[in-house]
Amino acid sequence: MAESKGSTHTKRATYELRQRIVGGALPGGTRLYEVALAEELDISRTPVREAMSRLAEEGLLERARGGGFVVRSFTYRDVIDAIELRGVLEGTAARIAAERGVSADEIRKIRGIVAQIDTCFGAIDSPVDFDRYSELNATFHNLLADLCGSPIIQREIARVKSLPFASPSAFVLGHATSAATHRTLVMAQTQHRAIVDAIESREGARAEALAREHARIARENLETNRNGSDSGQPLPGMALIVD
Amino acid sequence: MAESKGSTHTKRATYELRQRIVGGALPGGTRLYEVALAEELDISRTPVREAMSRLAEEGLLERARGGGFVVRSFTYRDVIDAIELRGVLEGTAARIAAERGVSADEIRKIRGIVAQIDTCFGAIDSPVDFDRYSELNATFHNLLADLCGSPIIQREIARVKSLPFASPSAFVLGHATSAATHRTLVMAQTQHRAIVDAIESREGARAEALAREHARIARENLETNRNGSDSGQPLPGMALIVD
DNA sequence: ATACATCACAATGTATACATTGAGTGACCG
DNA sequence: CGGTCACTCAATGTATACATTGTGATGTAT
Repeated sequence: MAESKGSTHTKRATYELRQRIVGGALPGGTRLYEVALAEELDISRTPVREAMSRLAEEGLLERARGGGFVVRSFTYRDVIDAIELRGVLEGTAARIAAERGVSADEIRKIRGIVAQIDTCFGAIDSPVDFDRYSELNATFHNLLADLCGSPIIQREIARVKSLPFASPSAFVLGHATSAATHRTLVMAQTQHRAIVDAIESREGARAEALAREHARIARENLETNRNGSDSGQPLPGMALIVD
Repeated sequence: MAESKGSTHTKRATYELRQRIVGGALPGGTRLYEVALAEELDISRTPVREAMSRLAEEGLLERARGGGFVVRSFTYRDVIDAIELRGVLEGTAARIAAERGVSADEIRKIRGIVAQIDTCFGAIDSPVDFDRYSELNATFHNLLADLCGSPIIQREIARVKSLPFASPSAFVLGHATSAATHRTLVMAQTQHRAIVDAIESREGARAEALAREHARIARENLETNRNGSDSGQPLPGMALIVD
């Protein structure tokens, strides 16, 4: 079932397993058995092993002692820490970008994205284009990571963002009441602009503090979503949390 | 040749490949071919693939487009950034430890390590026990990461430290003149004590700043080692740098 | 009842044959 | 001369048989 996408068996298996893990079909702590999965996906053990290997690199699986893989499980505290970590790393990227300086072209480019985000709000009381916001927001965060010009830093940021619940756009989906969400998005956009300003004027400490604080929006949204059940959709990747 | 250690073929191959990479026998950018390596190590392709997969997780290899693996290469700038990153992450661990608080037992334990490091210096003008210092220093940094109590943060710190040149004890080896080294180690030890003090008195910002600055010792040592050739041994992992 | 030895099976580890792909090479044609 | 087609080969992708190992069940002796 669910032949999903991918040209090689390995890619298909990787995709399929990832879907099952973040979707909650394979809860945290579940041990994955090569033979069972191979039969279920109707392929041999070889591509299954390869897929599990890649997912371990991604951070979704852990190698078990004595061989084999286990679905990694996250506590609520882990999610908080992952968001904090993203803030720290994006803050570092912003600080380094400010300290080392970035080209006018790069500033222009990221300002262009910020301007595009503005258009997602539309007129007062008109509905927000969430999908477009989410996509542009992801682009902003990617460009922010690029600004520091350090592959090492970029790589670690990408790593943290690969955890679905720590992604910068995760919070956009689990929106609660329309009014509260609108306020949040406006605040986020203000921070976007301030971060770029700080980088452009070489204010490293300010850029770092702003980017760090910006990540806390995701944390607040997570806490709101967890307490009151006044939310619309569940946040992405919540199935990974065992707590 | 060189059967090295490990119970399974995969472990042996992983160990052997790692040695060749950090030792410079396989320079950055080198493409690894399964068949060639399998013949050379006198095993089949399967454990070779498995070993390469693990080394990719470790960050020593990159998956190439269209399959296969390439030895990851680092520029001098990358090394600087990796050290900076370690400082940022250890700083975060120290700050979180201070903010959330740690048990008296944990403080006692890490203070014990600091006290042991003192004994490596001996009397004035007596030689420093570098091996012991290096080992205890590594223990201190491990305990520091543990203090924050966050598996997510610990994991990322471990990840950065796995790059040989970014390890907290890397600088101890490439020591230059005895007098300069002695000064450096005394300063480092002062910082060790200050970091623990700050964590104990819940001074998060101070703990973070100290840990961040502490990592810069590695950077200074790297720059000294790079410029003047007055150094004794080469720094570990320098073979990875292509520049 | 507990401790320990033994066995059996299930899971991963390994080797290898075969399939597939993709990059390079050469011939052919416009 | 330039382009494109087909061919070739080498490399990875895949399947599968077999080896090995670690764990739990089963038994017995104390």
